[in-house]
Parts: sequence; C-alpha cells; structure tokens
Amino acid sequence: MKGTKERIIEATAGLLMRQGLAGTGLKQISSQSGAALGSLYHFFPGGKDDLAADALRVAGRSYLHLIDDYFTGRTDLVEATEGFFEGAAAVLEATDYADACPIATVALEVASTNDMLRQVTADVFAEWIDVGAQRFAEMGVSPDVARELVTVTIAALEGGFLLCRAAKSTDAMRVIGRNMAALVAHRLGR
Amino acid sequence: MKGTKERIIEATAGLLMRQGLAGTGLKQISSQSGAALGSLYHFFPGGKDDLAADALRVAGRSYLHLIDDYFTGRTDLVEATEGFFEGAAAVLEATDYADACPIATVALEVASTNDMLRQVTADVFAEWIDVGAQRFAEMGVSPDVARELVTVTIAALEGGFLLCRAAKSTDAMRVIGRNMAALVAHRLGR
DNA sequence: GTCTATAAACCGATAGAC
DNA sequence: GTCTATCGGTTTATAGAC
Repeated sequence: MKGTKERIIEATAGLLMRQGLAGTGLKQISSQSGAALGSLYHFFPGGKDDLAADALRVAGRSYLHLIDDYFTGRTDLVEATEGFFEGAAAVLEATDYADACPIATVALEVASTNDMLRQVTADVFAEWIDVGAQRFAEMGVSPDVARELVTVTIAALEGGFLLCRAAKSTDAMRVIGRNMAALVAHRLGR
Repeated sequence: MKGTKERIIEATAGLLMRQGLAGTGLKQISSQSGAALGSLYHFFPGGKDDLAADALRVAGRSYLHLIDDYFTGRTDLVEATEGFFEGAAAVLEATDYADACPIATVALEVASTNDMLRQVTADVFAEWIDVGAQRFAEMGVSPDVARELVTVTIAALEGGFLLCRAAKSTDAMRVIGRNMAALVAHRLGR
C-alpha cells in the first residue's frame, strides 16, 4: 500500500512536468492524489514551495536512474547515444508529448523568481551530469571529454524535448540523436 | 513616441521570458507597461491568450533577426557557431541570467495545456530553423545538412539556456559552443 | 493523520464613466 | 483610447473538528 505522502509527491511531479509550477494549483494536486488539502500541509508545512522542491528532487532522482540504467553495461557509446534519443522520441509519442523532462518547465519558471527552487533544479541537473560523466568515464572516455559530451547530450535532449513538444513531432529529436551520435563518434576519434 | 500597444507587447514579452505565462498577471503587465488594465483589453479583446500570442510572435521575430544578423555575411561557419554560443553566454551574464529565450518557458508551459499558444510557439521555432537553414545553405552547405545542423544548434542553445539559468553559470554554454562548433566542422568535412 | 470550512489575497475579465 | 470600480472565481494558506 502506497502512503499518502508518496501519492502527493507523485501527483505533484506529474503535474509540474505537464503544466509547470504556477499553472498547477494545490487543489488540483489534492484531487489528483486523492489526499485532502489539509494533508498536503501536514506533510509539507512549508506549503507549495516545500512540496514542489520534494517532488522535483524525487522526479530528478527517478529520471537519473532511467538515464543511468540505459547507459550502464553498454559497449558502444555511439550506438547507445542514438538509441537514447530514439527512446526519448518514443516516450513523447506514446504520451502525446506530455511526458518529457520533469524539471525543465519549472526550472525556467523559477530561474529568475525563486532562488530556493532554482537551486533545487540546478542540483538535479548537476547530479545528472556527474553520474552520466562517471558512466562515460567507466567506458574508457577521459574524464574531461566524458563530462563535455554528457553536458552537450543533456542540453541537446532538453532542446529536443522543447522543439518536439511545441511541434508535436519527433522529427527534431531523431535529427538531434543522429548528430549527437556523430559528435560522440568524432570526439572518440572514430 | 512609442504607442501604448507597443509598450504593452514589450512589457509582456519581457515578463513571459522571465516568469512564464501562468506566473505573469495582467495587473503586472498593466503596471509595468504604464497602460491601464482596460487598455489591455482594448488592444487585445481576446484577453490574456490573445496578448500572449502577439507578444510571442513579436519577440520571436526580434530574436530571429538577432540570429539572422549574426550569421549573415559570415565566411567561417565553424567560427561563427562558437561565437554564437559565446554571445549567448555573454548576454546571460550581463542580465544576471534573466534574458535567455523569449519563447521556451511559455512553450513548455502550454505544450500540453493550450493548443493555440502551443501552435504559436511551434511556428516561431519553425521559422527560426527555416531562416537559419537558408543562411547555412547560402554559405554552401547542402540544404539537408544545413537544416540538420541548425536544428541541433538551436536545440543545444535552448538546452544551454536551461542549464545555465538553473546553475547561474555560463560554463555549460561554453562547453556546448565548442562541441557544436566541432560538430559543424566534422559534418562540413573538416 | 484526515477532512471541511473559511480567510485573505489575487486572478482574468467586464462595465461604464470620461 | 484611457481609466477605475467591481464581479465572480480561484489561489495559497490556516483553523479546528474528528
């Protein structure tokens, strides 16, 4: 049996991904999670910001494991890179362009308006890059190059999510995937 | 003397870029532009969505000219690409990470919630890619490769804005710029 | 821990004087 | 075209019964 707090966090993470922070009301989180409004404040005394911070951290950690699992145990980094973007395109199509990055929308909203939440989004991105660079390095890529390639890959993925959600088409993501794979191959000396 | 309608659009575009759509109130647009609330509805009878659509189109066109002017008359595309990202990094630093993409925040907010505004953001991105590809093609790049490179460049730029605004650092943008320049060089056979 | 009622402020939108 | 007053609804947040 899933606890009330977990259901609140899960519902919040989904709504933040699809509608952003300002576009998501606590009433909506309450009804979607099946938890009373009072329960939200019971588990998150700091109110909306407190809840959003937790939801972003949990969603960021989930997405990290998704990335991590995908690249773990790979032998061909070039092939893995192209497949990674193909997977992102497939998820976009399967969810009618709703499920993309769980952090990006809120990150852009709060970057200039809420320093506490901005720091949370920065921490999530930093952890993604750290762990991704670690995986690349384990596969024989020099630490510096690994970190650069992961940074560019994540940036391109985020830009791809943006272009594809706006256009309701995955064409851009596939183009981006092929070119990022080419970049990885080039920088690995192939 | 600048007209009221122009001041409203300008104020709206700036607020949408920094705070997003749901985070920006009409009252705030009214006070920031110096126009009465009634004037907003006089010029934009369709209300907030009507005004937002116009502000996005105008801001998108301005940014298009910025990109267009930067790449026009260039001889070295590789050098231009790296300089383009350096310029983006400089603007972020000069504005304390407030001025980045005028479309991205709203695009992510409305992608799953407001189809009319989603289409506006899609049109802006499409025009950026069309014009950028045209410029690249004029410099001797084959139309297909030109379109691919511009798509990846814009995606990487958007991802760079996201990572840099969250981290309040331009490190990622410079890494991305160097690697995108390397990709352009590689795909141009250099 | 869960729930409802409600406060206080704010939202988008409208009416109507000037 | 400009401005103010205001409507109806929603927001975040709190109080307090159970």
